[in-house]
Amino acid sequence: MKRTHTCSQLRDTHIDREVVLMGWVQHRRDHGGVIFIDLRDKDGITQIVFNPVISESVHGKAQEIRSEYVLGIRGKVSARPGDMRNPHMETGAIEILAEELKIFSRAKTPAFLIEDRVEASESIRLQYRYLDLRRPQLKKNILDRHKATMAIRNYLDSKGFIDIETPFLTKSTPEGARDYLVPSRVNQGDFYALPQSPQLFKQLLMIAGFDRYYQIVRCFRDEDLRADRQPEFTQIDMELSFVNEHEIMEIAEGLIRKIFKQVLNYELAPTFPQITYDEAIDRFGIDRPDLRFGLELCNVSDIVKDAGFKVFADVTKNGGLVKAINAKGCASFSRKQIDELTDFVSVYRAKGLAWIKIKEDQWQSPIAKFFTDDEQKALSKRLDLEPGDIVFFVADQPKITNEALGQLRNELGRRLELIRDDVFEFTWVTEFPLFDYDETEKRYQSLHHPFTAPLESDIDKISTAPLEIKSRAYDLVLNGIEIGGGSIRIHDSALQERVLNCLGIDAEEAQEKFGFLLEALASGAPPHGGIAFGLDRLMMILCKEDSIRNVIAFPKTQKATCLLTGAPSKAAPSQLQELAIKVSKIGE
RNA sequence: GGGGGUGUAGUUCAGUUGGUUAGAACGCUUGCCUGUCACGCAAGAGGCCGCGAGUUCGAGUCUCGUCACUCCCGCCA
Repeated sequence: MKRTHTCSQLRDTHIDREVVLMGWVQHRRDHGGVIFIDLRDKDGITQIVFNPVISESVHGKAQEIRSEYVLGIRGKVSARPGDMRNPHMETGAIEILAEELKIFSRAKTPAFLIEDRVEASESIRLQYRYLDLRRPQLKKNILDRHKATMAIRNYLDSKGFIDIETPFLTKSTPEGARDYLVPSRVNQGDFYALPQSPQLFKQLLMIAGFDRYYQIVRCFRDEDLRADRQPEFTQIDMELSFVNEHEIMEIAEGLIRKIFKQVLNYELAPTFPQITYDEAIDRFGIDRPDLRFGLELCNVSDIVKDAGFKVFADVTKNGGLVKAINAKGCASFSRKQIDELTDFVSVYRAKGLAWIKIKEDQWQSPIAKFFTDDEQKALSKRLDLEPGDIVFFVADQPKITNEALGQLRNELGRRLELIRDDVFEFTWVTEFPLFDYDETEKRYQSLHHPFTAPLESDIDKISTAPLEIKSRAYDLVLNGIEIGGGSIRIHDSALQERVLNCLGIDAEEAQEKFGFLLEALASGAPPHGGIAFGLDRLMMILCKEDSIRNVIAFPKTQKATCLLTGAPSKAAPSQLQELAIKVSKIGE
């Protein structure tokens, strides 16, 4: 018995053809005389008919068939009688009259029905992932992911990129995320780290002269999980020599456009907009703005700095920021809704959420009385206040004000149903700061990573005003989610040493941790830069999923365990002994 | 590390003020049925109410602890 077709191929043009189909039993409908089976494979479903008139013995054998049995069917394609056609099925015009039945495999009753409309709990789905993957939605996501990776490989190959593998067993580097460590048996007491990204290797490949590199590569970060974060995830990683940021962005846009075309048959705009980091923070409070809706933030610090409302005045005088969002037409928000929004911003450490409802003849608000007529007029003008509006204020340190209001903006967008999931709004965010300052550790930190080049005009600020340096980094944001980011790198070992020095890494430590990079940079390094996209996040948006787990075949739980295999698990004593590792519980 | 949500039949859920015999739907089993396609009809099986303490005459229900899954903050590009 050799398969001749898949379960999605047969049409009324195949009538009278003898075919062999193989697949899983989706449904069995036993009418006593005649038995129908929906046979399912990766591509579709075809109805099989067992009729004792065709074969008494095959019909008899078909009575023992149950859901998810794996069958091979030989039979003749037959037109369904006129009103028995099923317009909801691709193959609904025909059916197979079974002449031979082979039961390859019996199946236990599955833990949940293999259908999209039955939503089993996530832990059951993860435990029986191989069943879950049979369901149409998840199956489609995985197939779409394949379409995307094919598009990526074809596109990058056509642009002259070379796919080069880089090591998984590599060296731990400071900065960035916590590493996953792998013990070395041959070098007892030493550990490899799994890569957080192939960052240094791809730079070394540029120095080696492979001027266009790419890899669809797994990366590992031992940090806490989220709906859009897994401990191992996949990057579309690229690096190019002899290019500037504009050329990289152009190629990246072409790549994204190709993916959308191949997976969704969707034409994206020929170019994506760009805004600077400063503008993104100013207008949206966040460095990954969702451009699908308005509700922009508005700085009112200058208007309220002398207001009778002490909170606003004090914050402004102490270097803080007072910003507002005008939620047009939402003056009907109830006390309860406002309380919920206040709780919402408190998560982002905002101490409060001030509000003013604009009525026809007056402002309704606990704080309205603190503003003079001039201040009211100025606010009205700045915020375009009209009767029926409600305006929300956050006053705090700039970081908190921006983040709390930026998140409030997203929340209002969701609540007011301003966000469509069939719209794709991209934006590049450029000119990130090179460093920020870690208050607890009292030192500068790279915002991107330590190999990011500063804007040439800012280089001299390294010794005078590091926080004012802008970098040649760029993120690509889609619908408020960062889907990729990259930068032009430092290709000068002296400048690299200055940057490391600024991060508090002295020459000796730099030599120990990044000596090989500095040495390479001093050995003929071309100007180079690159970008990496989060394939999982990109697929999450393409597939309209809320969780990254739904675009990964075998994802991990929030505690980074695999419910299917039971990983991680205890190592055998003999394994630990070989590695010279002794396990003890903290506190013992 | 912190905050929120969930946990009852194979699955998804309901379960009132703490009250005696814990329900529904789907699935499953058996029987009937020759045109269904989420087939239909009839009968039936199926429960450590996550786990452990406690309060109480009595706990699915209240209290404390604990575990798992999940969302978020911190953390992480």
